[in-house]
Amino acid sequence: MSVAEVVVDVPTMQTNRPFEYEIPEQLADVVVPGMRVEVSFGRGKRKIQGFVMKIKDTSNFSGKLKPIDRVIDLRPVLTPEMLDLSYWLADQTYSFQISCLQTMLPSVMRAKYKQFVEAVPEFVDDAEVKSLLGDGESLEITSQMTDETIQLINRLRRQNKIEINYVVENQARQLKRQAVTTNLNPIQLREKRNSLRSNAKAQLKLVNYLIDNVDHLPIEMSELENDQDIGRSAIKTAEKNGILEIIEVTKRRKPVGITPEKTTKLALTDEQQQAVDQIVTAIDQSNPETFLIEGVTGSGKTEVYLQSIEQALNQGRSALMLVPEISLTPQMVNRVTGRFGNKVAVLHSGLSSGERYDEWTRIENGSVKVVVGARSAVFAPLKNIGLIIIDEEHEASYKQDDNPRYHARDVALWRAKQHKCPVVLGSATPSLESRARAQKGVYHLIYMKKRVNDHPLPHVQIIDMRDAENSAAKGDISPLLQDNLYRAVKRGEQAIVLLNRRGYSSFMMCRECGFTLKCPNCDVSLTYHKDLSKMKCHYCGHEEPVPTVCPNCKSKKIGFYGTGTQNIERQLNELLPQARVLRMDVDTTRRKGAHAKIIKAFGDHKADILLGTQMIAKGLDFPDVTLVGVINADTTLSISDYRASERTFQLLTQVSGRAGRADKEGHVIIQTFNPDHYAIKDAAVQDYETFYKQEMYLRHQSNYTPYYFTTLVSVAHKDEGQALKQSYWLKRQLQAALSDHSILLGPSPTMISRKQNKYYYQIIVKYKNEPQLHQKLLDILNDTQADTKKGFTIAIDNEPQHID
DNA sequence: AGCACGCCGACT
DNA sequence: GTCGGCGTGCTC
Repeated sequence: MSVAEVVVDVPTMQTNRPFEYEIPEQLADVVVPGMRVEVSFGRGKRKIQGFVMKIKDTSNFSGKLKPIDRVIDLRPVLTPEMLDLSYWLADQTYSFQISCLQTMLPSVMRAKYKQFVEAVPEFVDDAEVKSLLGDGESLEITSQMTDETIQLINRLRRQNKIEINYVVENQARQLKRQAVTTNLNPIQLREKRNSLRSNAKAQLKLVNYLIDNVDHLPIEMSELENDQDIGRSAIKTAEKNGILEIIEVTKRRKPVGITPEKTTKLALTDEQQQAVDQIVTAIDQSNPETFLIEGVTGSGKTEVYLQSIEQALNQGRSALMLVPEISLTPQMVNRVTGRFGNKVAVLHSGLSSGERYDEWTRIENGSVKVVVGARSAVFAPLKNIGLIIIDEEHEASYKQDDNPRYHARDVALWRAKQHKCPVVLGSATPSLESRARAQKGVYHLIYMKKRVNDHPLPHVQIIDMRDAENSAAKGDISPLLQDNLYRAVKRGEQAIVLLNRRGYSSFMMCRECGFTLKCPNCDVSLTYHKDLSKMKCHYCGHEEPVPTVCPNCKSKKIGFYGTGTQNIERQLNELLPQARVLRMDVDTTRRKGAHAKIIKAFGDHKADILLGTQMIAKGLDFPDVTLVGVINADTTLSISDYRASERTFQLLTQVSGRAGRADKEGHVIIQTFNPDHYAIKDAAVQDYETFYKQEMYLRHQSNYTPYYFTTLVSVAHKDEGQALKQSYWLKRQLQAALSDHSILLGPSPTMISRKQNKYYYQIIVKYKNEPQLHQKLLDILNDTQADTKKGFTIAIDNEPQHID
């Protein structure tokens, strides 16, 4: 007898382990680890999806095993490597194994469950059953059903008059299209053409087209119909006459916005060559070493990546390159696809779930050797990886902020060990963690200090916004920035204006009584959305109309406060009416492809000023940009996160790198209320090392990363008292398990203490060496699993990226 | 999660 | 009595 260990799709603590199922005779040779299967689970007839983890000959289960009902895949969708990885990932992130397995796959491979009500044969004519089902044989249970209907279903079921059937749906489908092809060779086609009747014009056109495109068969029907204006009936006739055949083809859903032009290798500088040499040596020696490239903006890191990838490919191996989502611009993608052509798969958020599935299939079946993508691309099913690259290594988006809370860097390092390949981390502003590891020799540090072609660094000016002349100006744009913008536009050059994301929201405040309009569910201000003319909550989506009088004191002096991109856009339009301003923010880039469109328009010089938030700071390269203005450099400094300085430094260094890339000298103007802050001063001169030393000193003083590990434990409950009580219990539990070298902070309410009507409290654990902490946290999760039904949510975030 | 079982109070 | 509500424990 064959037995399969199956992890079932029930994300709870109690079911977070394999269940054994019997492999029926007829599936004996079919079921393999890594496959998805359908099994019944529980007392009822419930059917769910599960992943086969192991196959064995005997069972340790005392009861009777249920059989596997059906296989969902014909071939395994997860390799043994991925199955292994799921154990490690679940353990590291304190998540359910099923959640880990599912995040490794495209979302369409997640099962959809449906329930149908059907009458038990003896009760088909029962009045109530009839009233429920109407004329139909079965009725789908949906979430929109009224409470009365649900109650009726429950009662009828108790009376055994109806039963509920479960259906597991696999959403993953390849796109099928009808296409025509022919068995005839061109000579035979010409013969056919000659024997056509003279009035058969459509046939003639069709046969001619086939002759001309004989190398491009099969041709999709839709192409013939839409582009060539050859009707369906003509095609059918041709089929009848044995000229062609109609077949079904699987089509690759076309990813948008990719127009690769062939690009070639660039000549390397000495620094670049040395970097490539070191990486290539590691590839050749199958050495799972980690490199950290600390390279100033414009030092040509991408070229180093590309030439290293090429070497991996030459060795017959594949390569994985991770970039932050916002850097996945057409510019960057074209550079890679231009070099490696159709061997590349690009996974970005603009893909529809179907397109994503198609790309996944291409990787899985080995037709792709290079994968470029954001965080989740780290799970790309590549075989024989020769190199993994993580560009902009410091980016917080590499950490997923809901379960499983994994860091792509950690997953990459794990996979590199399996594949015996090097990992390259690259950044102009490495995270302190990585830079410190390089210091200790855990990573191999490579400096790239020179800009390609010796482009000079931009001239950076810091503007003190506390100065009278600046605060006297009515708006948010200082006279100096205004003047420079004016001159740049006049010279026919371009400028980028950056607005720091935090604090950009336009919220409503009454100037009479100080009242601010807040979300009734969450503790945050509502922000104004011009497009909808409504006030909206960024956390729960609650919206309400814009008030005209203050709800508190009835004064009419309620108005907008704060600086939004729309607001700055208005100010720019007033100050520089002749300049064309393009705005890029969450509102203007919501539509698919809108992001790329704006970048292209700016690149084509269809606008003079590009105004936006964080998203314009990264990886864009516009040769005509000579001026970068930062409206509010310090709003990230004021937030209560120990990474605030690091984030500010990174952002300012990145934007400053945008100016003066071509032969024109760049100019950067940074407006700030903290002109003496080291993060701002060091960023102005692009001096990472000085910043690193200063920041390390402060982290040391305050016992933070990288001197300490941090783990964040949070509790949420509808009732604030309950949440607080539970968090104190948690703290006592932790205290008992920790040595006195560790530091416990909290419980404290999160910055936004109420989200979606739940109160949040958090405890921060800072530690250097606590071998039992990991197990303790797992135990806590186990002990509190019963409480989740009482409305408690406990989340554990190992090495959190933000503490809010 | 979804289901059964068991216990409890409140009604045709 | 028995219907329906809710807490508890189990699912190969």
